[in-house]
Amino acid sequence: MRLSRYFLPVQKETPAEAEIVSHRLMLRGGMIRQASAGIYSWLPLGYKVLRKIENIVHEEQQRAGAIPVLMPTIQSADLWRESGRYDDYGAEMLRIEDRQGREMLYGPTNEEQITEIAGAGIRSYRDLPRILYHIQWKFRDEVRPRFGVMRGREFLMKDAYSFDLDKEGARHSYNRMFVSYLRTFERMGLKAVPMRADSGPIGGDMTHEFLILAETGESGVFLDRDLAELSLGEGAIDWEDAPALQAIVDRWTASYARTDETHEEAVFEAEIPENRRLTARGIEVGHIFYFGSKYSKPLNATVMGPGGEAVPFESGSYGIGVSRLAGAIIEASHDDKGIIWPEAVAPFEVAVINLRQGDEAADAACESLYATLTARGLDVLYDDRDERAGAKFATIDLIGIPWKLVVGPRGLKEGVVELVSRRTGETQNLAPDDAINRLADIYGRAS
RNA sequence: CGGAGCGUGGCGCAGCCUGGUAGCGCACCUGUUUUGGGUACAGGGGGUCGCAGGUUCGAAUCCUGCCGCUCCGACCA
Repeated sequence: MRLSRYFLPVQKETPAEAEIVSHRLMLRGGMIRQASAGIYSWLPLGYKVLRKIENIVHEEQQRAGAIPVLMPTIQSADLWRESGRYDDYGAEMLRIEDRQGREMLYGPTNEEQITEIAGAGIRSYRDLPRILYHIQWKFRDEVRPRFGVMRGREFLMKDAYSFDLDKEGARHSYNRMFVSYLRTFERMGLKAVPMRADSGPIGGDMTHEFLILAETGESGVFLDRDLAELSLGEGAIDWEDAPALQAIVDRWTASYARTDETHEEAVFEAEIPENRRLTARGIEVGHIFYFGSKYSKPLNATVMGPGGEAVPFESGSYGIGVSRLAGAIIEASHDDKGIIWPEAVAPFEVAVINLRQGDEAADAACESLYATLTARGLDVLYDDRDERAGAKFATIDLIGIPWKLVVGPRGLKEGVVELVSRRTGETQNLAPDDAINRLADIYGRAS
C-alpha cells in the first residue's frame, strides 16, 4: 500500500476524551473513530489489526476442534424468556421492537441461541462432543463505557459453546479451550495468565479468566511469578488426548493466580515464597466456564443417551474479547512514540520510508523494494508522501509498524538501506536484497 | 445508577463572568524555501458557537428546557 493513497487520518494532538494510552494511540493513529458512547467505527488501519486478531482466533479455535458458525446480532425475546434471562439481564440488554411490535434484542451473548441450534441438530450421544463458536458483534448497554474499545458497548467477541453428554466430556472440552487460549494469546505476542475466576452459583473449579499483564489493567492480579514465565511453545498438541490436555491445564493451574475479586492474601503468602509473589495489573481478554445444563434444561435441549433416555447437554461457554484485544495489545506494547505491534497482528509488516521523495535514486530504490517485497508476500506500507523524513518516522512509529526499511540517497551511495526494528530501535545496514531476504525470513515467507 | 465536568471549523483550545463584525495553534490549499527524526515564510479556504425556546435594538455570551459526550465510583469480554 502506498501511504499517499491510503486512508490514514493520523493526528498530532491527543483528543481530549482519551484517558488511557491504547485509546489515545488508536485515535491518534487513525485506527478508530468514535460514533457514539462506547461505539466505534474501525478505520482501515484498525480494521486490518482487528482482522488479524480475528484470524488467529479462528485458526486456533478450529485447530482445537471447534466449528465456526455465525449467529445473528438481533435475537428474538422469546428464547430469552424460556431461559429466564429476559428479565434477569436488566438494563444492559438493548431491547428493540420491530414494526409488528415483536420484542427483539441486540444479542449480548448467545447461549440461548446456540443451545436451540444444538438441540435441534444434535440428536444422539454419538454426535457428541461438539464445540461450536462464532465471532460476532455483541451489544451490552454498559452503564459506563470507557477506555475506547477496551470497554465499548458494541464489541466483537468470539464465543464458543461446548456440548457433551457428561461432565467428564465437558471437562475435556473445557481443557481444549483452555489450551487453545494459551496458544491464541501466545501467538499474538501476549503473556496471558489463566486465573481462577469467581465461579458464582455454579461452583466448581472449571472457570478461568485469562488476563494479560499491563500496567493500566483494570484488575489487580496476584500470582506466582513462575506462572508468568510458562510458555506453550510451538509444539504439536494432540487435542483428542484428554490426559495430555489435562496435564497442560494442570501445569498452568498448579500455582496461585487470582484477580482481586477472589484474592486471599493469607493463601497467597502461605503458598508462594516471597520472591515469587508477583502483584500486578491485568486486562481480562478471555473467560471460560463450565455451566452444565443451565441452559439445556430450561430450553429442553437434549440428546438420546446410550440407555435410550433424553439427556440435557453438559455445556460450557468460552469467550475472547476480540476487539478488546486490539486495545489490550497496545496497552501491553507501546512506548512514548506510539504503538509497537507484535509481528503477528501488525497492520503492515514493514514500512518502506523514502527519506528524499523526488530524488531519482531514492524513488527508484523504493519502488523496487516495494514491488519485490510485495511479490515475496509481505504486506508493505510504502511511505511515499511528500514529507520530510522526520514526519515520516513520526507517523510510522506512531502506528507501530514492526520494521522500517529506511531508504535515502546517502545510504544508496554506499549500496545499503537501513533495516530498523521498531521494538529495539536496532539498525542494520544491508544491501537491498539482503534486507528483503532478512524480512522474508522474519515473517517466515519462503524465498 | 450516585458524584463532577464539558459541548465554539477535522484535532487541541481561547472568547462567555461584564451581550455589540467569531479568534489562536495544529491539520488542509497555493507559492517560495527546506530536505536523514514532526523546516521556515507569505497568502488562502473552512464554523447556522450541540438543539429548541425566551429576554434584548442586538445572544457564542444572560434565562429555561432538552440532547450529546467525558471523567471518578459500584458492574462487565
